[in-house]
Amino acid sequence: MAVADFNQIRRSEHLPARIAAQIAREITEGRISAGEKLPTEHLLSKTFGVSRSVVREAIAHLRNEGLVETRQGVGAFATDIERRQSIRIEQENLSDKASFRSLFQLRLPLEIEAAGLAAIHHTSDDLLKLDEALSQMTGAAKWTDEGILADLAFHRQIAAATQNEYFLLFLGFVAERIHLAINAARASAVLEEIVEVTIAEHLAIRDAIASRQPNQARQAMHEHLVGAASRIELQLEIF
Amino acid sequence: MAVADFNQIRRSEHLPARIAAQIAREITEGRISAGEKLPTEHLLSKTFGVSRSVVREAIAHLRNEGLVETRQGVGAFATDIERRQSIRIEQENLSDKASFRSLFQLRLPLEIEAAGLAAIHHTSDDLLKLDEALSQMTGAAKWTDEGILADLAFHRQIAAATQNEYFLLFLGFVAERIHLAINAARASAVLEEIVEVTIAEHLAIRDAIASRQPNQARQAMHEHLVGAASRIELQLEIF
DNA sequence: CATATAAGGTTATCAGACAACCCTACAAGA
DNA sequence: TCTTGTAGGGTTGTCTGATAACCTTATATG
Repeated sequence: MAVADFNQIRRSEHLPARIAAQIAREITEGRISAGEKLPTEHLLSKTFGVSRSVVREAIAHLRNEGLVETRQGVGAFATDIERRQSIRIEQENLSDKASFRSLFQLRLPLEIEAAGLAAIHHTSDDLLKLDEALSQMTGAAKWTDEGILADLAFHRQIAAATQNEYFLLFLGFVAERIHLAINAARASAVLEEIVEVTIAEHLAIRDAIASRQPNQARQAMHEHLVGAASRIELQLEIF
Repeated sequence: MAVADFNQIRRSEHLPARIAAQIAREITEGRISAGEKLPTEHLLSKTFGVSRSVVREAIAHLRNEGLVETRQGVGAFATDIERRQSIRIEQENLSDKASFRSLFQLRLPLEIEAAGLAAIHHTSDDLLKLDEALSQMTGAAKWTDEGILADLAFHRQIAAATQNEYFLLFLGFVAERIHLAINAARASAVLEEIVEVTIAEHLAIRDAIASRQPNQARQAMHEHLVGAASRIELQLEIF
């Protein structure tokens, strides 16, 4: 018998995570329904054959995820579906090109819609900050870190100008992700020309928003993103 | 001395959460920078004046949030910003009408884009499941729970048909949220007419997707969502 | 020079205890 | 009867101390 069973070997990292996953399955697959009480920590530790510490850590995990609630002296309860609090977007393999492209494709309609909404709802303060970011972009002669940060700030400010918290939250996350990836990819091809084009596109967006013309803002944002995608050789589906 | 100091009393719920918040602040405000090693659990427990269990639970919390990574036998390290894994959408006050409206406004461009992408990328299997959901909607004579679930499944399947994991993930969350809220609101006005209109709209979307006409699918989805919004008396900005 | 081996530090897990808290039931007094 | 006090048992929260698993570094060992 030459070859050992390698699968069996791994101590299967992080015991609490496995326990948590198991309990989570019990809940999401309905064997423990909403509002129902989980077994006590003592019992769980006995049935899983681990110590109470591990069970506690697992339950703490589930509590963070919003799947259970605990009340001292009472017990742990599966949360009602209506009260689940969070969504997670794991980001592990964005280096993977297909996944990156998927995220960019998701960003497209969001940014466009945000530009339109920003044109409607922006305040004078929003516009001020928008211009600030723009001037920092033009100020950074070359495409330094500062320029990229300003670019990011510009898009973030548009999201803020929608006065819609969800746009800000989600676009903030997506945009940062994408910018970081672009940043790495672009380091090789730092061309003055690209910078000028990018700035011009941003300016067009800014003007459309400032003059409160939503459709024009959407159009400008659309062109900008399509241009940005092509600049990093990304093939998107465009409508 | 008649009045006691009530503020002092509260044992200030969940010790680990407070510790976690404190450490998180150390990281996000840069006093512990990316990649740097945190103090050992033993040291932390001594400096905070709590037991190691509490510190461990706090660190576990941070690990779940993606702020730190731990390596057995080595220590805990603050994560590089680029590798933060998750975004959270807290959902507490969606009963609040403005907030609900904001979420619906975010959903609009996503669903429309998803319909377009689904028209391009859907597989025969996707179409099958789409039809299945549709038949369940028409089957449910009145607007029962079953009908609502089928409605939800229909939209979910469109998101899946984009072959874009992010659309599925995000639309799944948003749509479920919104459906639940609508469900509650609509209970009073269960009209046959509404059901028929809704089904007709869904059918239009389905046909456009099936015939692989993205723009038509987008148009149909657009009309459906506008209709749905008006049916629950929601004022959206439409372009 | 390459490989073992040992030592020390750190996290992971365990075990058992006590504290804080909740719920229920029952007793005592009005 | 109603309210209030009290006791008891059960559960989570926290503490303490110990052991196992693991990593890093230094020190032999051939």
